[in-house]
Amino acid sequence: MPTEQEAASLAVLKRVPIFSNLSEQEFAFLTAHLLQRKYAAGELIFDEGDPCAGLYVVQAGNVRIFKSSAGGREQVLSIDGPGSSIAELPVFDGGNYPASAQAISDSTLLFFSRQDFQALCLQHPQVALKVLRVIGGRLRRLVGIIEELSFTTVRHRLIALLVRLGKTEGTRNGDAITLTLPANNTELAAQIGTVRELVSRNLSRLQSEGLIQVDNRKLEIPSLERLEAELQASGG
Amino acid sequence: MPTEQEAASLAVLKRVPIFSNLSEQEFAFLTAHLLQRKYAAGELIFDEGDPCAGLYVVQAGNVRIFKSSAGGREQVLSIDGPGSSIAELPVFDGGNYPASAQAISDSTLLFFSRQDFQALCLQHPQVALKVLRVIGGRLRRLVGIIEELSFTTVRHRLIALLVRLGKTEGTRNGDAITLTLPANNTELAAQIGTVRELVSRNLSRLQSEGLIQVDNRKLEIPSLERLEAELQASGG
DNA sequence: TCGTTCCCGTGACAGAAGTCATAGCTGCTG
DNA sequence: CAGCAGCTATGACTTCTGTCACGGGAACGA
Repeated sequence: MPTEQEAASLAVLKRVPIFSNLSEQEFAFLTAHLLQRKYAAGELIFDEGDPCAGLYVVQAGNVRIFKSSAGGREQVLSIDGPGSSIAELPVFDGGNYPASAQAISDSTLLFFSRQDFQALCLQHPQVALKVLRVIGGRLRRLVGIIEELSFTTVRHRLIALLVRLGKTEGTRNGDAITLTLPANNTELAAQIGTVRELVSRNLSRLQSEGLIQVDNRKLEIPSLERLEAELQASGG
Repeated sequence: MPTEQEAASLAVLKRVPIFSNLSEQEFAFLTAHLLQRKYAAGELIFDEGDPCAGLYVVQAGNVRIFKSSAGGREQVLSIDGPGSSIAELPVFDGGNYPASAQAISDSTLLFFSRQDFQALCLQHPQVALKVLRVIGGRLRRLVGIIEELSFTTVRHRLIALLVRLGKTEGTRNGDAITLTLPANNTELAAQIGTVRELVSRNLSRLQSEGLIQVDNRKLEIPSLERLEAELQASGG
C-alpha cells in the first residue's frame, strides 16, 4: 500500500510530459527509484559546473535556472513549476550542469539518478522521444532569449515581459488587466538581462507614458493592445 | 553495387556522431532513404518559421544557422561543417524551424524526412540517446552565447572569437599565430551579436594596443596569452 | 520605539553601442 | 581604362546601458 507521500509523487509524475503514457508498471519502477528532496526558498539545488548527478521533476514550488557572472549579475534562463522536469539534458551528454538551479519558493523535487533514467530510456524509446520533444521547447526558449538580447533594447524586453505576465497571470478588469509583479526589480532584471536600476527607470517611463500604472508592486495595464504595439516601436 | 555517390554519402554517414555504431544493415536503411541536395554558396537551406520537413547532415561545405532581425541584422547561432547534423531538434517537437540555415560555401547535404528518422529512432533507442548527447552540446553553446551577450561587451566577444580562431585555424610562427580571417566584418559581427562598424573599430583598437596585427584580412596574434589575458580585463 | 535590513526610485555620470555619412581601396568586367 | 560593386575605415553624433551614490519607505525584531 502506497504511503501518502508516494501517492502524491505519483500524481505529479503522471502530469510530467516526458512520462506521459507510461504503464502502471513503469510508474511503479519510477516511484521505486525516485528520491524526494525538499528545498527552502532561495536554496541552491545545483550549481553551474557541478557534475550532473541526475534529473529532477518539480513536485511543488518553483525553480529558477540561471547563469551568474563574475560581477554578481544573473541571467535567468527558465522558470519551472510543478510537473516540469529540469536538467534533462546534461543527464545524457555526460557533462556538468551548464547553469545553476535555485528554489524560488519552498519546493519539493523528485530526483532520479542518471543511471535509472538512462535505463528507462533504453527500455522505453518513447520516453527518449518525449524528452527530445520537451528539450525542443527549451531550445526554442533559449533561441528566443538570444534573439531578444541580440536585437532589442531593455525597454523592449521589459514590455515583452509585462505582456507575457499580463496574458498568463493577469486578471481582466473591464478593458484593463491587473496583476501583482511576481518578483522584485533585481529579479525582473535578471530575467531580461539587465540591472535593477534600468527596470525601475523603464517602469517609471512606461507609467509616465500612460502605458502602465504601478503602485506598490500592483501593476495595471490599461490596454494590452497599446502596450503590445510598443514592441514594434522599440525595435523588434 | 553502390554508385560512387552512394559510397561518398556512406563515408560521411559513418562519421556522423548520431549514427556512430550502427550496423551495416542500418546504414543501408539510411542510404536507401536519404536524399542528396546541393546548395550554392549563399543559398538558403531553410528559413526560420518553415515547417520542419526533416533533418540534414552536412556532407561537404559549411552551413551557418542564424536568426535575423526586422532591421536586417543577423545573429549566428552555429556554424556546422562535414559530419554535423543540423535541425535534429525540430524534427521531434513538431514545431517549425526556429532559425534559418544557409550554405556558406558550395555545399552538399544529406536529407532525411521526419518520418524516416523517427522510425529509425524508435527501432534503435541508441540513436535517440546519441541525438540527445549531440543536442546537449548544442544547448551548451546556446547558453554560452546568452552568457556572452548578457554579461560581456563587444570587445570581449571579439577577443574571444579571435582567440578561438587562433586556436583552431591559426598556424604557429615562432611565438606568434597567423591566420586569415574567415569572413568579412559583417559576418564576424553577426557571429558576436553586433554590427560591422564596431568590429572594424575594435579591430583597429586592438591593433593600436599591439595585441593584434591586421593587414588585408591577414591576422597576426603576437601573443595568444596576452590576448587571452584581456578577456579578464574587459569584464568576464 | 529605535535600529537594521531590504528594496525602491532617481540624479549624475562615464562608457558602450549603434547609426549615418563619407572617403578610399580592391577587384572585376565590359 | 572607366565604371561599378563590395568591403573597409573612420569621424560625428545620439541613444542606451550600466555604475555609483544617495534618500526614503516598509517590514521586522530587539
